[in-house]
Amino acid sequence: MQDPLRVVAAPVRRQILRLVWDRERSAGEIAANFTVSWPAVSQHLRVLKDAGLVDERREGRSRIYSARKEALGSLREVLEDSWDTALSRLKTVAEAEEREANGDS
Amino acid sequence: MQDPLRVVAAPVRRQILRLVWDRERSAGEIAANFTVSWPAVSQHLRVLKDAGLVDERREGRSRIYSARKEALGSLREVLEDSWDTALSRLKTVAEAEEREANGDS
DNA sequence: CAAATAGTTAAGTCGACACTTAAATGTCTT
DNA sequence: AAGACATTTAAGTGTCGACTTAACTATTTG
Repeated sequence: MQDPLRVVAAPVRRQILRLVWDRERSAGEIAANFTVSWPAVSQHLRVLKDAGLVDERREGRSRIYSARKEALGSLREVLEDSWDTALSRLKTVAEAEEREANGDS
Repeated sequence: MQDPLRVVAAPVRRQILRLVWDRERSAGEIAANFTVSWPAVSQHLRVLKDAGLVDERREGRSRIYSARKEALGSLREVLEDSWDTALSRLKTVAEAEEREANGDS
């Protein structure tokens, strides 16, 4: 499991990323959000870490995870690079800027 | 198989989408690009069609496929909506622009 | 050091999915 | 209508990944 797109394809892992997006959380805190067992969550965390999508930090007997936002950002690029030509990518960025400039939600 | 992110996670399917991105192509024309068998490609095409990522059109005895770019565009949103808040999305875009302005590779 | 806490690693099971070959479907040509 | 052509559907197999329970490691506390 290396391909970031495949890593992120698993719903449980997407949910984990959502959980650690805003603030870092311990493994236990993360696992508490799932019905699957702790080891299952631990395994997903490892996959995410190996893919460089989360950071792990040890604090006492806890391990604290946080999202590597840059990596997730580059994932967006992977998607776009797959299909989007340079031209249409530019177009997309321009549209995004326009929307934001207009204060569109 | 319904989740668009999972559909797109398969490398063969990503390659198919690349092939039909610029111009529509027949199933045979698509299959010619792969070492896997025709039926395998046909099955991938069905998954892509069911997920709404490609359009199918029949012309004589051929079936012609094309990318549904809007659907792929919304896929990008799926990614962003999963994690990015409106605020951090702005931030990420700003950083990307900055990098580009600096000519960083 | 012993016990408790936090989490991971190990070992094994099960189902999904990508693939294969073979048979079927639909369309065009003669 | 018969045959060729383009592609799909059917049926079956092997592999991989997500899950489970059990055992292990590391850190803190009494």
